[in-house]
Amino acid sequence: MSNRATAPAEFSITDLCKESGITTRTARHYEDIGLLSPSRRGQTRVYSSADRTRLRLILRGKRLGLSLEDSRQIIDMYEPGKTNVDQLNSLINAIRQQREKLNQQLDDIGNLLKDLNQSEAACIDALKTTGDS
Amino acid sequence: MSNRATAPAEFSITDLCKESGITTRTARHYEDIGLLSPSRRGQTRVYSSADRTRLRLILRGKRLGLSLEDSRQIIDMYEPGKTNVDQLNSLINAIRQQREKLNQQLDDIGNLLKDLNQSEAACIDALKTTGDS
DNA sequence: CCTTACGTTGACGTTAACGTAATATTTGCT
DNA sequence: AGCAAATATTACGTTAACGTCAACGTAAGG
Repeated sequence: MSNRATAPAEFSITDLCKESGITTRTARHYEDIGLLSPSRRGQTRVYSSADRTRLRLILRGKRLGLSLEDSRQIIDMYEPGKTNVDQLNSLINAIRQQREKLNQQLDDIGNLLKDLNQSEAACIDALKTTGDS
Repeated sequence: MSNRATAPAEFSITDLCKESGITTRTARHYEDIGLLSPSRRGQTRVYSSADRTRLRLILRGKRLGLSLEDSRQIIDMYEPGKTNVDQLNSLINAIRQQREKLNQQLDDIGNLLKDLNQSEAACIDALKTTGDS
């Protein structure tokens, strides 16, 4: 037995989309704007596991309310490649800004969770009160 | 001394917008879609501190990537008022769904922060290496 | 009285992120 | 070979969330 249930190294567009919960239109759209660039076998798109990873990062970004452009920037941060000192510095800056935004989000989520807890408690209370009478 | 530096009970549209970092167009838009409903002095809008609070909730929602409709629903959760048992139950359900989404977001943020830390470290490293040579 | 600042209501424009056909190929069974 | 299913391209449509005028009212100050 070589490898059993290993994630395949290649994906058709429908497979990738099904497992990611997006439509093929969306995958093609991401390609149109340069967020994904699968290779081709003839005309047909062939997605690598790297493409799959990129897509996952994009979707994570969406869950956090980022625009596709924002996600692109963040993903680009992962492979600097640019040896330019200025670029590195501005990249560090961008990273720190993102971190601040995320901390703000953490704060917001904490507060919203508190609010939801209260609302839920109020509901349950109301249910009890309505229950008797 | 009565009350010093107490938040005013009323706001003009520009004041509210300045302190909230939105445009008047946005405030009016929120009114158009029924998210805000300030009282009027003649034609002129007069915002109460309750209106201000609602706006703050909306903006918090935006930071979390919620649509205005999502925010409306969440805000509506805060004042059930509806004594209907079914409504209360579906409300509790909605609350729990929201909580799940938020937990997913917490997870996402944690991962993204980790990624950013790594990227930053890599940048700083690259800067050092570039520094000598 | 004139200007300036702030307020109002339309109403059309714009951007992002896809949806939704329509039509043409290609590919995998049988 | 033949046919259904998958893929491709092209292109117009849609929704949310405002932006951007235009045109006008009103109140304060010089």
